[in-house]
Amino acid sequence: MPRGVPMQSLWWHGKFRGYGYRLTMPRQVLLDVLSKTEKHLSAEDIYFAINKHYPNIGLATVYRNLELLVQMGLVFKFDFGDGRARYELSEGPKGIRHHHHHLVCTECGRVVDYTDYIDEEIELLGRIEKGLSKKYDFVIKEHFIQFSGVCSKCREKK
Amino acid sequence: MPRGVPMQSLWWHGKFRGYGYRLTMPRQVLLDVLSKTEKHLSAEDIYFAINKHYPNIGLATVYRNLELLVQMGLVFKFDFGDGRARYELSEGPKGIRHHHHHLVCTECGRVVDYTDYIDEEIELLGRIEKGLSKKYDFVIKEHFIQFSGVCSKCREKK
DNA sequence: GTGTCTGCAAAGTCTTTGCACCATA
DNA sequence: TATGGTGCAAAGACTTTGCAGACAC
Repeated sequence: MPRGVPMQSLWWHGKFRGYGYRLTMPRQVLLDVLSKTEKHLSAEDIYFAINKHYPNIGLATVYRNLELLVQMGLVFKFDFGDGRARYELSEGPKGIRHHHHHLVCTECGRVVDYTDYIDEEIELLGRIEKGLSKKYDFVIKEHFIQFSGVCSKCREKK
Repeated sequence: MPRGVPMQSLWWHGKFRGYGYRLTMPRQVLLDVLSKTEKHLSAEDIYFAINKHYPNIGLATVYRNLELLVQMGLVFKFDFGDGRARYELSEGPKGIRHHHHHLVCTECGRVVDYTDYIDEEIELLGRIEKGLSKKYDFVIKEHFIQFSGVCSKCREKK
């Protein structure tokens, strides 16, 4: 990330400018961390990842910018039921992310990203969205679908 | 709730005994509060409702028992994105609850319980559940589906 | 009677906020 | 150079925990 101007930065830069925000170093680093993982990181996870190379970037800055990115629609925020929020990049320069939903183990917290029924889900969700939008006069911005249960490893333990 | 032994109590009592738990006064009162509302109460809401008539029942007891009820499957716990958990009765003596999902306004926090597409949703969710369950070797216990956006009143304000 | 449950208070966690200084555009 | 952004520390909000006493079965 540090040296030169990475390709992606230009794209991000444009996004930020469009919102009237600035693309600062902490923001670049944060996006870089999110871009390079498939995991569902908490604010603290991200802070630690950043802290290795940029020890002066604080946790508060991470929280502030995650909030900003969520509002900009660049990042999704999830609740997997363990009391801390998890974050995931929603889109990138080249649509690098695949749309997926989550299956969470309530015992160990393991999260499976599945794409198995995505098309059917999206089709139904889209239809529902239209219907609800009209009936309840909402501008719907997001949907959320998730399954939870107990994974095989956790069942074995019992 | 207080006088005599309400009908429902017998049902709850059986449920608790089945799990090896006791049906104590705080638990009866808590269930009573949840039974008599259509709202999505936070732990504190419930505590205040209880506190009016039973000022000696503490907030910690409310939290402990909500957790217990969630584990027993009698209560659902939701996250509407405002930093506090909301609770809703999942089943009652006579199936008094209708299955529904939520549409949340991210500005004012208003929650609409909708049942409009429930049958389709349940059908698809059921199918997905079977598929995921098999593929990822999970015992799936719950699904979660929710929409969020901005309601008409909040849009007017802008 | 006995093992579970409660009340109170204290502690824990995650997240947000205040403010002086800094840096992007 | 003029805002918006950052760093640090402190505060805030919600939830959990410890422990002695109380209570359901």
